[in-house]
Amino acid sequence: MELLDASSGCAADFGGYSAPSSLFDLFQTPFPAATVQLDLPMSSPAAGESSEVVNNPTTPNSSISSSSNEGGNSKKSSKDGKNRLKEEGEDGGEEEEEQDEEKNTNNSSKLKAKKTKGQKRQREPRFAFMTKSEVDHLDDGYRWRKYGQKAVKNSPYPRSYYRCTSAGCGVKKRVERSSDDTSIVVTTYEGQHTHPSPITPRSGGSLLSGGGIGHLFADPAFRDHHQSVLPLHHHYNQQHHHQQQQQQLQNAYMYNSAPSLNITTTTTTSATSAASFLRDNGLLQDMVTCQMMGKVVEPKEEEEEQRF
DNA sequence: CGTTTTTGACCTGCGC
DNA sequence: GCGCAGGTCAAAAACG
Repeated sequence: MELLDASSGCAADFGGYSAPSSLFDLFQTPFPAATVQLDLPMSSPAAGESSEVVNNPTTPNSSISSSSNEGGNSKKSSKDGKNRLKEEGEDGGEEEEEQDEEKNTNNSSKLKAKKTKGQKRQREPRFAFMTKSEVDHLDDGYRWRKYGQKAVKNSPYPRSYYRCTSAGCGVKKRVERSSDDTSIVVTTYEGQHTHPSPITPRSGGSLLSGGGIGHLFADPAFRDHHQSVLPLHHHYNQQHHHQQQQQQLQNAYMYNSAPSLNITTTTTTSATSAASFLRDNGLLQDMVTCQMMGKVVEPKEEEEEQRF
């Protein structure tokens, strides 16, 4: 129950924070102590109501099934006794070194956990939001590298961990599907990008590249919908809806994520277009409705009152 | 061949 | 202290 702490992937509270114009900005803007609210550019009609955030819809519980990690095998052999000494000495080692000394007392030195030991690991501000989508990993314009996946306690769905691939940028992202409503994907960002542009170097011309959700949020039309946020457990009979719009969904994915599709369509790079597209196809409110859940603030002090 | 994903092991924090 | 859950590492595999 710990409120909606980080662990549940969302916590939050939007309330008085003037949010940046897009998610991208969000990540680069230090979060104010308490609340967050959407206040997008261009007149912010949203300012007021956006605060009503459905906090923690992702109530974890119910069905279980740890093992979402299917196939695993045939690997370990070579790494058994592994003492992964990673000499990492090179660049970043400083602070770690000191601490390593301590822990290395027993040489195990899996420096991995490094940098923690002595002090409590300082967590970066986190920000979580939910997206109704069948695709787990939303393309937000940045390039991410998956570095882990874990089965989530009370959910049949695994949680994936991503790290921004830009050098020096330590932003992390966690993606998991709500066990309550499997159509909802909870994405949690941690840290701020150190690089200015979210433009994807590689997928250059792709629709996805410049048109992440950040842009969607910047789009007035999108915001319109966003403001009248749909309750998470909302109206539509989704199944029916899905069937009806199978095709459209596919299209939506193009915008939404699914890098693998690599739709290199260069035509629609503007958020507006993307949003329009979705809108026109009646997908915006169902498929791509994002609900800002707020940011997860660091433990201790803030944590609790943060929520409303 | 460089980059990304997969995945089991390991580490840390926390509750009991 | 122990066990659990979350988070991270890194070798190997997969991919482009």
